[in-house]
Amino acid sequence: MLERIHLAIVREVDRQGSLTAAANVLCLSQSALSHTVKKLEHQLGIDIWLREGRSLKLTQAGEYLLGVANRVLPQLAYAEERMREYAKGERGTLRIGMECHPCYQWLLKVVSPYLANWPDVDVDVKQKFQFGGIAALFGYEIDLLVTPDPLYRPGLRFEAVFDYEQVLVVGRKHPLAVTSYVKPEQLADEILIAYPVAIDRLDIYNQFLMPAGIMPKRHKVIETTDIMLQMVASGRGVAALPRWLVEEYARKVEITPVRLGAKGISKQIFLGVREADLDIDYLSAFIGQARQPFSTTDKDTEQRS
Amino acid sequence: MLERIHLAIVREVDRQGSLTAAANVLCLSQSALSHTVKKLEHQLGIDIWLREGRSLKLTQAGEYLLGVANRVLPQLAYAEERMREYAKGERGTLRIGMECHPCYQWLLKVVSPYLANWPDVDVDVKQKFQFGGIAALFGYEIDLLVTPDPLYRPGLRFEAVFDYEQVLVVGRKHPLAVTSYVKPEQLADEILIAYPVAIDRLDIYNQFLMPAGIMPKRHKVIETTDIMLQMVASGRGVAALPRWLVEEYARKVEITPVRLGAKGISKQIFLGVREADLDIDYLSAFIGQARQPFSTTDKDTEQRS
DNA sequence: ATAATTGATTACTTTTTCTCATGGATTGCA
DNA sequence: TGCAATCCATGAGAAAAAGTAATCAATTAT
Repeated sequence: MLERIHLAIVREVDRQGSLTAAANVLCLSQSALSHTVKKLEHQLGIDIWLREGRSLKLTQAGEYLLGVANRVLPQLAYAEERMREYAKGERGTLRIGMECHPCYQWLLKVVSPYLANWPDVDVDVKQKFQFGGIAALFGYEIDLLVTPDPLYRPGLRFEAVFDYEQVLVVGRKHPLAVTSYVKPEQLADEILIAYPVAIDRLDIYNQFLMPAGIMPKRHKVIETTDIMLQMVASGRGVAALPRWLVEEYARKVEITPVRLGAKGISKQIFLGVREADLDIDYLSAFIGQARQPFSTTDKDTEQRS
Repeated sequence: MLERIHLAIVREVDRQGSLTAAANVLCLSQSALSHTVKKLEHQLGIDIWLREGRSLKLTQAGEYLLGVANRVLPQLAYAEERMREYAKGERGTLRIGMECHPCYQWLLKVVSPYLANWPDVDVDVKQKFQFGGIAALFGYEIDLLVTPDPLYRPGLRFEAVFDYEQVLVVGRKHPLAVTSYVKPEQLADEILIAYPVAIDRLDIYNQFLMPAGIMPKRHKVIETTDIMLQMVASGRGVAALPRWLVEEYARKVEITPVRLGAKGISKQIFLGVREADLDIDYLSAFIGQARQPFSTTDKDTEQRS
């Protein structure tokens, strides 16, 4: 039988590079590991490592086991963590995953009052998912998914918690800054600055430019909002961001929001959770808190649509 | 520590409804389960079941553990299944290394029927090796080497799987197109197009031009076969390729093969494997499949020598 | 009532796991 | 090149863990 210790050994030998070093980390003798490994290989009927000289190298089967270890061991570790919390009557860790950049800005505003109300709850924010946020939610990598794209699946529950308008940001001296709204054609000669994500996931493309068959003169990728907006302010290009975010930055940077199309692009942020988790009080409390327009000390922010 | 058996117990007690019944399914005595459960609850510091009369009811922590069990146990079971497949040689990744361009063309023909026969085997093709293909084979970077240059070493086994003739390719209107074979001197005024590899590894040089002390007017390097042959077709140069490959392309492109020298240059493709791997059946199956002239839907291809 | 079933407990046995000591092999360094 | 250090494998025995049998007390079904 494949036991936890076997996975731990595979992972640790890989991390440490040798059986001896792994043994120390695992608080076992080198001999114990050697015996255990031998026995496991015998039971499975296949080698996990190739013995090359005095070092070990994973076989294909070993590589696979390493993958299993890296997936399963964290689940067990988290389960134990959770059990400890149950035992102490404590609250747990709320692991929040995010799939969009504006989500992050929004989250920052929701998290701080939440942390004040739930001092015993830790919040972890993750942003990278190998197989997407939904998979991470199903795989118990995260407990809460913040996303603009809800995907209704059995076992999951999504709820819209925030409406906002996606607008074009231009420098204050930009010709478009004075127009009441912008048409797709008007972007044909612009440099469009965006976050590094697939183009078909950017609203300004799939809801605005693409339907009109227009492409900007150039597409430029920038990681951070601050730099992005400084580029916009200096007239190096335009970008698309949530209106509330733009208005907040507009105090510090020379930028102006402009509506995208006559009707504007309206967006929502959704929270996704596993149905089974809905009775975890600190989790449902987060959703409840997120549902209300966030209380803020920023007057500007209240102008959002 | 939370072990596999603990999760199995939680799941089985839930399924069977009682400790005693679960014990039977798990091939353990009721006493053993009772002990194990007691110990686990003590270690975790929290009850997993509420004892109500003579029956058990999951606590909140227990419910959570049950969820973990239902998620994690199947992963382990699947991993074991996979390991069994690895052990039986039914599954694996066949990492194929290649050292020549014609090898690649040939490989394409062998791989597709193989993949159909071995749906659980992945094929990886690598073409760059820091210390050469043989070293990659020894170093377990690859499992199979496709090469025109066998190198017999202890621990390795090479086998010729394919004979072909290396010919000159010229455009159909080229003066040489009508000759029955070409002499080295006749290439002295030609532009010779070749893949980007060291000149001394090109057969047309080391078996044909160099022995005669002749060099072409110019040596031109091109990456891809398609472009290379279009250049040849348009009269911009000549190239050296396997006859079967030329004949296949001759349907689409205006090119003709011409024998190199009166006797022609005959070549072989070899497969190299580690002797220790010969009993891996999906690997030996590949060699077996490669050994036979590839079955093809291309009639042209059967004309190869 | 009473017979049957369930989980808990104790004492004991068996199995598994771990360590120690040691050896052979490889590698790095003087 | 030769020596020291390091690595993994192995056998024997100690320590720990997990298992069983027998029995008890409590609950449930008839």
